[in-house]
Amino acid sequence: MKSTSQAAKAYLEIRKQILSNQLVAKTRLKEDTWATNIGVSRMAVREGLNRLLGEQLVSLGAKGGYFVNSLSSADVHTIRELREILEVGAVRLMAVKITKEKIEKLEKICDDFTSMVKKRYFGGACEADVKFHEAIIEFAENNKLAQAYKAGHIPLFHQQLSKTQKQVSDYELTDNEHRQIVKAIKSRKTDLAVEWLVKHFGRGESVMLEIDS
Amino acid sequence: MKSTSQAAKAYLEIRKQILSNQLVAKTRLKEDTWATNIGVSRMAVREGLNRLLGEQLVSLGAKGGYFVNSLSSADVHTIRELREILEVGAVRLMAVKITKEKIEKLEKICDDFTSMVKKRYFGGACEADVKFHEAIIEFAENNKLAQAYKAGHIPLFHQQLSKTQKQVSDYELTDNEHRQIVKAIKSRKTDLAVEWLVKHFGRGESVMLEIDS
DNA sequence: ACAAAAAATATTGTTTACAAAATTAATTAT
DNA sequence: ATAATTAATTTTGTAAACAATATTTTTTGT
Repeated sequence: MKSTSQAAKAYLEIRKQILSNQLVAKTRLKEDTWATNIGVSRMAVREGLNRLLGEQLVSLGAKGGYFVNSLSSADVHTIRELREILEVGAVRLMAVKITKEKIEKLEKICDDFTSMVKKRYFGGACEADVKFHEAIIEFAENNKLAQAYKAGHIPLFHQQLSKTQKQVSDYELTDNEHRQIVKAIKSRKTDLAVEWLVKHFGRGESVMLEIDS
Repeated sequence: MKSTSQAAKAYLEIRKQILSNQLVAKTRLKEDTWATNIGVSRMAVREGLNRLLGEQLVSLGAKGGYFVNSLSSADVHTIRELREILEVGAVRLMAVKITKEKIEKLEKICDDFTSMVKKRYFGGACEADVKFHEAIIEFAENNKLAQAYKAGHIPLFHQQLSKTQKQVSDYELTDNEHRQIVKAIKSRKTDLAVEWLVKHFGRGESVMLEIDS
C-alpha cells in the first residue's frame, strides 16, 4: 500500500467518513458498495478496512463483514482537546494576519451553511462545517500548524444521520457559533472569538456523548 | 476477515513474531515468503499486514512494501508493567496450588532453554522462554487471568537477531533468573520468587531499550 | 395472517492471474 | 577494477473470477 495507492485512497475516504461521523455506528460497510463509490477495486477497500480494523475504527462481524465502531468517550474528549489547541492557536495567529478577504470567505461559508441547513441538505452543511474550520487553520498561514491539523484526521462533532428536531437545532446552534466567531474576529476581539470557539467545541463534545449513549 | 479466516491466521502469526522480537526492526516483510511459510494466500498476508499497519506495528516503505517497526520506549514500558502485574499475580496464585508436577515441568523448560542456548539455537531458546512464562500463567489455574494474558499479546524482551557476545550473556542471565524463580517457588519462598521475577522484567526492559537506541 | 421452509440474491472469503514497479544480477565501457 | 548501464528476476499493486456463506425474498402450509 504505497501512500498513493488505491488502498490508501479507500482507507482515507472511509476513515474520513467515520471520523466526521457521517456513518452510524454498527452499520455494515459493504465492500462492493464502497469500491464503486470511491472508484477503486474491492480489494483496495478490503485493505483499507483491515487497516481501520487495526485502528479499531471498525470491527469484524461474527459472520464476517466489517462494521463501524462508535468512538469512545475518551476518543471524543481527546479529539476535542486537540482541536481546541490547534484552532485556538490558529485564531490567535489569524488575528494578526487578518484581511478583509479572509473575513469575507468565512462569512460566505457561514452563508452556505445556513442555506443548506434551511434546505435540509445536512450532508452539505456538514461539508461547509469542515470547510469553516479548515479555513480558520488555513488563514493562520502557518504550514506546520496546517500539517499537524491534517495529520490528526480530526473529526467533527455532528451527526448527520437521524434528522430529528434535536439535530436540526444543533445545526442552528452551530451556525450561530460560527457567525459569532467571525464577528468577533472581524471586530478585532480575539479573546471573544476564542471564547466562542471553545464554547463551540464544548457543546460539540457533549452532543457527541449524549447521542452515542 | 472472520476470526477463523486465513487473514486472521496470517495476522496472528506475524503479530506474534513482531511482539516476541523475532523480527528485526526495519526488515521487509515479503508477502509471498510469509504466505508460503504460514500456508495461506498472499492476499491473506496482505490483509494481516494492513491490520498491523493500523496497529502501527509495521510501516509502508516509500516505494511500497511493509516493514516492521521497532517498539517505542513507551510501548516497552507499558508492556513490562502489564506483564509484571499478571505474572506476579500468577506466581502468588500458583504458590497455593503448587504441585510436584508443575515444578518438574518448569525445570524441564529451563533445561530445554539451557541446552538450546548452549547449542546456539536462539530461536528455540526464545520459544522456551515464551513457554516458561506461559506455564507460570497456566499453573495459576485461573481462566480469566490466562485470558487476559493471551489477549494482551504480550511480547518478550529478547533479541534473537545479532548474536553478539552481549546477546549470549543476556540469554545466560535469563536462564539463571528463570531457575531462581523456580527454585524459590519450589522451596515455598513466594516473595523471593516474585522478587526474581520483577528483577527479570526490569532487566528485560533495559535490554530492550539499549538495543533499540 | 403468521410461521416455517425453500429459493433467490447478495456478500464475503479465497485464489489466480497479470501488469507495473523495484530490486538484484549481469554486462559493458572507462 | 570500478562505475554506469542494461537485462533478468523478484516483488508488489491491482483486478477478475470463483466458491462458500449470509441474507433477503418468496413460497408454502397451517
